Amino acid sequence: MQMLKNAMADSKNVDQRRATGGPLQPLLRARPFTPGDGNMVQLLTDQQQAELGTIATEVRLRARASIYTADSVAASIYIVQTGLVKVSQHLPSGREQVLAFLFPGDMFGLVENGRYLNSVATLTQTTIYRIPIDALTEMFRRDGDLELQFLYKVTHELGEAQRRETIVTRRDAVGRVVMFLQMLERRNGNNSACIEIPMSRTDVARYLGLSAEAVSRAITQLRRDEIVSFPNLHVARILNRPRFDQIAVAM
Amino acid sequence: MQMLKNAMADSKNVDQRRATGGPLQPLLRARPFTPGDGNMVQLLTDQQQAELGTIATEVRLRARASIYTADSVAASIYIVQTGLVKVSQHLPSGREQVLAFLFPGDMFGLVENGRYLNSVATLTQTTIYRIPIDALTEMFRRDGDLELQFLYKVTHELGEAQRRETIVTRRDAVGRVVMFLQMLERRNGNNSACIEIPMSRTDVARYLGLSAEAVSRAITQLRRDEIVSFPNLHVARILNRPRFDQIAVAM
DNA sequence: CGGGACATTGAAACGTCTCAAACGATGTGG
DNA sequence: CCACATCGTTTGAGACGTTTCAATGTCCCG
Repeated sequence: MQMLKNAMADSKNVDQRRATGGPLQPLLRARPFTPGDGNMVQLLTDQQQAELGTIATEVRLRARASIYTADSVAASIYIVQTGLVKVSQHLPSGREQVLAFLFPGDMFGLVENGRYLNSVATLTQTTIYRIPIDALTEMFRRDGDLELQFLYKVTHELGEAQRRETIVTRRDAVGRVVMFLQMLERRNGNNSACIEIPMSRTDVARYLGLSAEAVSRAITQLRRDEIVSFPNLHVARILNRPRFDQIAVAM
Repeated sequence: MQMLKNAMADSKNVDQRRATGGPLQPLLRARPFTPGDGNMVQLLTDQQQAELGTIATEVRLRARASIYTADSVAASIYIVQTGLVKVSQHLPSGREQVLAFLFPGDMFGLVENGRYLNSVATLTQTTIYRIPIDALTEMFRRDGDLELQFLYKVTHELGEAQRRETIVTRRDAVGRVVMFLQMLERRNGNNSACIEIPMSRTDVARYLGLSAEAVSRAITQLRRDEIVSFPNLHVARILNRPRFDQIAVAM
């Protein structure tokens, strides 16, 4: 109990908090190793969600609130219910490196030696489930199937991390931005050629390992070449799909 | 059985293969979430190693042999017993991106939708354990504790992937090489100031996201500044530890 | 001992980073 | 409700560092 308070020490940003009691509403998007039915994500069974509900706490946070910082004592892992959060690392120089943007159904709380490896903060108003690690570990002991779902999830995260590495390894800013847009498109709805960009340009830059100026110039170039239009700061529309895909693949 | 043959289709490089029957010799280096006793890695219990031994196959491979390639049908995961292997991704341009170097005790075989996400090949003569995924999954169902060890392992891999991302995000070649040497030092023995570099310069470059020339120039500079000496291609000796650490941290 | 792959070194070109300034959006207090 | 301060975005010009291309030197294996 004390550790829980410790973990949330740096967030006076909590608007509300209550035990769920009931089953977890949507999620934990996990993908089994075996093919299964195409790209469908396998959700937890109702029973498993009910199980998790008994130990999970629902937390509502406002935008730009810190959930935890690196090196703080870890007592819980988290699942995003609604909203958008970013996982980042603060380098000695003061630079911030964004490692991931997390959407509903995504999990976070990477721990090593009892401490969090990176910092997590909300970008929009967000609701998360907090699950104590010790209670979860205990639950794993009883329900190997639930544990397997988490293993799938972490494995998928590892694949995502590698995908980001591939993006960041590119040297040209335009290529990185295109691959980033492609990633957002896959993540969100793939309906129409409209892509929502819920985060700021600065955060995109910190994710792509570029300066904010480089991201801005890349976007300008995509607009000039009439490959992508940007109706406003948070929407992209692909005008020339062939050339768009061609840039993404050319690496 | 057929899938197994499939998974090894591209390696006519197998020198030998036999069912272990007995317990797995060393390993699977896993680290629990909770602190435990310092940095000690928690190994599998004798019983768990014996369990794995019943489904694992020992495979001996010569240097520069392909274990599997990306997109091939996945039936097994692997654990390195002895030797050194690299995990990589072949980009459309023909470039190779090295995602990880794996040492004894490390696990590989990242799968999505029933297919491997990347390619794995040996660098030196290597012995690996091959473990069929379906048999392993079945074993997880019976032994939640074993499954937990794997969850720890994958989680740790995720942390490693993030660490690499941090390295690659640096723009200066010298900084990347220094952080790479630091990583090798932590991995292998930390005795004396001697660091073994078991892989080629080319592979180091592909891991760091640099050209081979840039790596060479960075090493030359470290040598000129008398921060690190390189007695031969595969050994580094740190001469000026303060400046070495200073470069590593300065980001 | 020879051949081939790997590693080093040099010079020019390319692209991002940095610094600087103007513009636009946002949210708070008067 | 508006004004204003602040932050984020865009655009420009120069400097820096890696990439590329080319040639030489070195190591390792057959």
